[in-house]
Amino acid sequence: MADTDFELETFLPYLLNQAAEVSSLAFQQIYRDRYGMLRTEWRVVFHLGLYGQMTASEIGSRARMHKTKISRAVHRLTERRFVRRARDAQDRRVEHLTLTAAGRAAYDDLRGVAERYEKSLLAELTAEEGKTLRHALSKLANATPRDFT
Amino acid sequence: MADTDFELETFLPYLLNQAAEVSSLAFQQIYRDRYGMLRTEWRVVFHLGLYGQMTASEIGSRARMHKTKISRAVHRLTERRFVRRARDAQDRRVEHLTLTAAGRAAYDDLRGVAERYEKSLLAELTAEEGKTLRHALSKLANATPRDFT
DNA sequence: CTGTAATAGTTGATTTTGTAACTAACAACA
DNA sequence: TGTTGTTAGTTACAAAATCAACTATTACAG
Repeated sequence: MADTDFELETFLPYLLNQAAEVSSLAFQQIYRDRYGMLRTEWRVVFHLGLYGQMTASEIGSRARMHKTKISRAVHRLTERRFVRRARDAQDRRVEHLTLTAAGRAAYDDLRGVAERYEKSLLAELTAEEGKTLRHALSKLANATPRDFT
Repeated sequence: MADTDFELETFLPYLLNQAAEVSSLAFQQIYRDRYGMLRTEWRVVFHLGLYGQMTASEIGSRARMHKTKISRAVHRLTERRFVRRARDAQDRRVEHLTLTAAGRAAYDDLRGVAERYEKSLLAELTAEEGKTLRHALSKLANATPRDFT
């Protein structure tokens, strides 16, 4: 019954999802256990940690996250005092988000974890593979979806 | 404020998730629109199409999907007459799952789409990159998570 | 046999996500 | 001005995923 020349295990979207899931798991465990964060929340924190003050929409367009996800993440993060919001004086629709001291501490911690974790992932691959992998992934992630039907 | 030597865009788990998400989207659209399937359901159909008769647990361990997900997917798939279930005669706990004619027709159709879609994804990359990408992804997907703390 | 553990699969409660509709503030142009 | 359109962000409701508890059946040890 097995078909020829097509294997689920090598089907790229499937494989990508499997690899993404596996490689997120161990790290997810850590920001969940240590700071009770969800993936969306962690992403917001990382954006603020890396790029400093940002608005929700800026994070959204950079991370390709829907604004409702961000809205909820920011809500929970301010509740837990990881993030501070400040209305813009000129344009009172926009809010500037920054990390609190606690937020920065969490970010610093998690960023260290992330670096070590990434090293351990890359240890599964040769240097060449790691480099090509990154390059190919970023091509795929930024590709304009074209018609294939 | 920008930190050195660490960029979110190159952080492997992040990049993997971005690429996986982007590369699932266009395909997802199709099995949704044509057959009203969810990702879990599509995966069950593909397993049955590729490997023939399987039980829910077999699918679960192969696809690394939780049994409740599969249970619900199978429920909906039988409801819609894509999948047929048959109790095992020896061990009446297990159910053998197979595609119905409609299920097979959907599978055949979607498999063709999947092949064309994959080609269009790989067209973004060089042949060498595609090969290395697959290899690296499958290493990562099957890696035993080791301690990195 | 009988009691205990293990396995296949289901169900229910809770959490999280997704979609759409909404409010508030600003912009721009008649 | 005022009317229309746009942008930032929130909220409400529906869809889906997760986790734990459950039933039914088989295995197996005493």
